[in-house]
Amino acid sequence: MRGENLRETLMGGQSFSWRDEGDCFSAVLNGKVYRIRDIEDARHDPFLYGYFDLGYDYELARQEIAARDGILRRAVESTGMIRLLKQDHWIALISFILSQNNNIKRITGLYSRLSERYGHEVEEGYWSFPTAEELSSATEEELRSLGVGFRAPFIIDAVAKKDILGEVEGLPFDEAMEALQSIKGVGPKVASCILIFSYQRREGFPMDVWMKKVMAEYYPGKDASYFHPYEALSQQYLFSWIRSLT
DNA sequence: CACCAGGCCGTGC
DNA sequence: GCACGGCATGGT
Repeated sequence: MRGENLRETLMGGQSFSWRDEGDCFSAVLNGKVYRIRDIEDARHDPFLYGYFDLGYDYELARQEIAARDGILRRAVESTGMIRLLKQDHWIALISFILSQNNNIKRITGLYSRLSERYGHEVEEGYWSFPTAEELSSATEEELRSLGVGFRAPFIIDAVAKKDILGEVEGLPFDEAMEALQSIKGVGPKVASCILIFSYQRREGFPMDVWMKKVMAEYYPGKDASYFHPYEALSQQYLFSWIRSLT
């Protein structure tokens, strides 16, 4: 079994906030720049402790997922230990709106451009992601000029409906999914990513183009409930694994 | 030139 | 309810 895979957790499609600096990963979060080389760097910082969900036993979850079947065992052993991040709701909402019909590299680029255009510089060369208030000054034309394309009106609608994010907190999973999907550009896949990667709803099971291939080939006739109670984490391992094959 | 990327919307049936 | 085309952009 391989150990902690910080790269996969930070750069594998959960978050688009992190940069690979070579000797560390960096991100502007919580109004400041964080730089970490190792998961142990996060353990003594209260914000990062929550962000990396360090109170949850990911090693146990990993072992139980691996024990479910041979495919999951292969997936788990191929990628090392992955965590589910607890990100800011607003950042997750816009990030996964940007993600639709897009690839991770380009999503990261759009995230950076939005930050430089509408966020603020907290350290030379490091911009915060814009708040809903900061993004409210954006026009559809401006957003398109940054390259977001057809997602521009979705971002505008998200700004207008940002209060939904607070209401989602107390809702059961299905109702939370529905509430999020009342925002334009948010469908089942985007909504489940937001719930997993910022609300710690581990029953989410995002079905993107990669996971549809995995399910059709290795789990025909099955659905998310097969992976209970590790739907989200199993999905993350399978997603990482299938992408690493091609 | 085609086809794809952590999909969703609008339309038609 | 489900199937299908369209959609901005950049990479292969």
